[in-house]
Amino acid sequence: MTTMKDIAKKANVALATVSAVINQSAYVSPELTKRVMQVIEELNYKPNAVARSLKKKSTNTIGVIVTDISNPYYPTMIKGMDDVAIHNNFNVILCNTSNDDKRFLTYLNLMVEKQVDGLLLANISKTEDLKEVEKTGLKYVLVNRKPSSYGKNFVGINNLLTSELAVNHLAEQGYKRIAYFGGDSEISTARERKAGFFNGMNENRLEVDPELIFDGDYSLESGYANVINMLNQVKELPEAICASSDVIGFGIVKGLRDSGLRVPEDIVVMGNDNNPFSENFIVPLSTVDHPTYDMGRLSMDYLLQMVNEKDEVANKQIILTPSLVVRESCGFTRKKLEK
Amino acid sequence: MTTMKDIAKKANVALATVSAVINQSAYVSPELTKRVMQVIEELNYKPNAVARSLKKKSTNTIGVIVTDISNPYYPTMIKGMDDVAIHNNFNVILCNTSNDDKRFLTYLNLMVEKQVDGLLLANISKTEDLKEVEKTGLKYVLVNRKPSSYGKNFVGINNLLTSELAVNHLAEQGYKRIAYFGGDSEISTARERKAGFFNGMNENRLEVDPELIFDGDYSLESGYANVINMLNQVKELPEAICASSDVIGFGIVKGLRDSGLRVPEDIVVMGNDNNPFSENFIVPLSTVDHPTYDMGRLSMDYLLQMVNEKDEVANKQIILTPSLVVRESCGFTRKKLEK
DNA sequence: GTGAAAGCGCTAACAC
DNA sequence: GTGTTAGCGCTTTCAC
Repeated sequence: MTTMKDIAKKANVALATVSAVINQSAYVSPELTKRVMQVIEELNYKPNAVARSLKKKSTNTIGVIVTDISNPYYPTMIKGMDDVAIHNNFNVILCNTSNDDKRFLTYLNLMVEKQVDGLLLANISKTEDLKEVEKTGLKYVLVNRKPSSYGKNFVGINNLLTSELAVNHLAEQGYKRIAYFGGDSEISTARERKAGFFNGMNENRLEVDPELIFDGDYSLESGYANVINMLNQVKELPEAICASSDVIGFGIVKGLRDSGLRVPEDIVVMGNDNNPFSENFIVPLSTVDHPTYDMGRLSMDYLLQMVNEKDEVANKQIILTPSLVVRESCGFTRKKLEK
Repeated sequence: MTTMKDIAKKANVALATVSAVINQSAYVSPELTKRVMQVIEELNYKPNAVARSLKKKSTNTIGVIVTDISNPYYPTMIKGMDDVAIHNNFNVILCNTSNDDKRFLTYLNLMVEKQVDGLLLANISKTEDLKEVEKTGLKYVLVNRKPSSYGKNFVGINNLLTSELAVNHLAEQGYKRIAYFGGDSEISTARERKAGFFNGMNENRLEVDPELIFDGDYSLESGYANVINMLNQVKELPEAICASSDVIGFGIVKGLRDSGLRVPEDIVVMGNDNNPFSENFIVPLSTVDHPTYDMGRLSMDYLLQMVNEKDEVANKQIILTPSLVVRESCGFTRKKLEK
């Protein structure tokens, strides 16, 4: 392995000179600079970042923790993170917890041992998990999810608004009896979206029938199962269903169709999050778009700022704005045509 | 920051004893072990992996390079990699080239400087790129793609067979006039799948009409555009279309429908790769499944083996087997019902 | 402007 | 079995 020492010897300069050339940390005469650069080139020398990290006490790497990378919500987010990381000469260590608490702790530990400069966490909903993060003493930013009444270092989306947008759109079209199919209430985004649904109904002076509120999780199966539940339990079916995620929406549409109900002709459905696939779903899903790439990009921006500034960066929360996406499942096009 | 020295002092033992306890690299009396462990616990000490790496000349991290993490082919693959990595106490540094050659080189350089123990590369199709990898001197395994006539360290799928399975299935149902919509011929998988199509046609004694062979890239737009091309140029339309990827298949189906043709009633289409969405596509796509999770898992297994064994692990190629997935777009269910 | 030397936190060889 | 010490490759004072 070629080291700085080899370069110094071959270029006939002192070690410190080589370091100065590489880091441009001090003036070195043009001639010497050139000589050193040439030898570096010649020996194909690459500085050893491990040694440098040990000395500088910073690794230029960020740990990113998500629950499930195969959930299409995350890849674009991670892309955003990696894009700004590489642009700042940082690397991303990826940690996929698979929703396993023990594995989460293992990763946290590893991140500490590997001396990452910061953590981007997209999996924190419980105060208990946050405590574990705090224990590490590492700088961090929470992304997308957060424990209730958490007030700092956060980049996410206005989840309240996502549901309100959906309800507003439905209300505008004259739908009154609207059902809500929620996600896992352990997860902050699910709680907020549900609250947003109630807000939206209120704003539009629409009555919420408790019979039409279902809890579940962010899965296709959950949407499907709750449709069956609804069909079995509810006397008067809703005109519309708000899903708390597109994947739940997929399950709803499938469940409805398998039960002989048409979407949007018989029941209308709205998703939430604009899954990249929704556009091409059996019936193109109307939904609310989440700027996940920006979430990734901005959270990494924020974290790197915290890492670079010596003095504390003021705590802040960056809340992005969702936007309505109208396709076919909400019956908008049909209504239009009827007019 | 707490260091081993602090532990040694507080536990009133020698530095080497602490090291021995942590690494279980030498016998330490039970009492001392306990005393040391207690102090470690007390001070919440975590070993500094950077210092250890510098000394041991190994970092327990693997660099993973893919072209585009938001392409659904990769997340499950990466999940497989990460699952076996963490199980072996390794971490994954994720590099997303976004198909940018310059960025690829930047990442390669960074991986060398960060002293990763090995590379998992899912983006290498050109000999030229492979050369850059070889230059680093790092151990590596290619995944999914490889340059032509490359004969070592590879984990992928039998792409020839993917197309053959598709053609066989079509032939069995009596389709004779079959079109092929290929991907970017710069990419090995696209070349192999195309070759597999010709093989399959041959085996089934079916004639290939050169007019029905289209090149493109692995995108929805490519499939869509080529359908329009076909409709404009070809006098006698095909009975069936083989796509070289599901996403191309999506574009084909959309193009056909937008042109007033029904799938599978008028033209039948087969995808290739079993995109997680295909099951829920406008018309559920018949396709060929690729074991991407296993590809990730086995490639990491292989690489770690290479990293751990001091003596060379014999070069080998692990070629996984695809399997047919019959849904609606290939008209199988319809044919069945007619009988 | 350039060179010598200390030390980041750890491992491992060696002496006790 | 336990303790001392050199050194991994680098950065950074501090003399010259």
